[in-house]
Amino acid sequence: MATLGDLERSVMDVLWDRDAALSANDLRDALSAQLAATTVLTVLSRLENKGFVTRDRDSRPHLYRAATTRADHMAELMHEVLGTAPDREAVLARFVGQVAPGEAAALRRLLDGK
Amino acid sequence: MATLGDLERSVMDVLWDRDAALSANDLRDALSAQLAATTVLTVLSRLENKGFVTRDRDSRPHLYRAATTRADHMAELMHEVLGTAPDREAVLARFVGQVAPGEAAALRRLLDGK
DNA sequence: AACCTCTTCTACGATGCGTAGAACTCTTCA
DNA sequence: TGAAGAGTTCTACGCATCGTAGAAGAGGTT
Repeated sequence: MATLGDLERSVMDVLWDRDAALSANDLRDALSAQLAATTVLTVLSRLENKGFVTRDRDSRPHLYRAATTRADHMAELMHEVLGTAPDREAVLARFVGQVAPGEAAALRRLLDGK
Repeated sequence: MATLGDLERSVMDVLWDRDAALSANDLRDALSAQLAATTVLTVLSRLENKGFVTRDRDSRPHLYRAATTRADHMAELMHEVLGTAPDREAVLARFVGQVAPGEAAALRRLLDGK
């Protein structure tokens, strides 16, 4: 999967947090950094090319929305890491070994509900 | 954590697979690509700076070894992804939802042994 | 028709990485 | 003990990515 730069990630964070279709200007206002409007648009175009956002071109201004939820994206990232390992179970073992107790319980619950 | 480029990853894969201290020349021979010896050394220096390999400067030639196991590294990467999520449990839920049945069983086993 | 807003095109500088030559160091053998 | 060879460090170039944004184009509103 493509990676995200700092600004790209900030934009995605806004889209994920709002979970709504936003215009480039909405996004610029939501970002703490002072950015030119075109900067936001460039980043949004790149994010669209990377498949992270979808754009409604019929609306004026165009409306942008996250293509996936943050949780989906991050879970996918985790699977991507896991997928590159030749010894997946060893990785899972380390992973489980490092989770906090509360999260281990959550994992058990999630596995049971599966 | 720092990221790895393609060649950097190839070098780490050799070090992880062999799990031994190798010289730059050993590594060059192990890599399928035809590389100048200095290329390998440059990459090894960068990997050392990033903390991925340790170097024994007393040996001649210097001997390089992976600083962590691949499983540790990848588990750490997964935790890093998880750590950036504000809704960790949601990410875990998606993650679990996408694991293959066999791996789900492995996860259960690992959690029980914890 | 003119203006304003929004979008697209283009570009520049910084950084990271693959790549490797040039120069330096250290050991070894004549 | 000095020359040769192997190994290492220093430096650098080209390319891709990303933050950044100006210039130019498109389309609606008055």
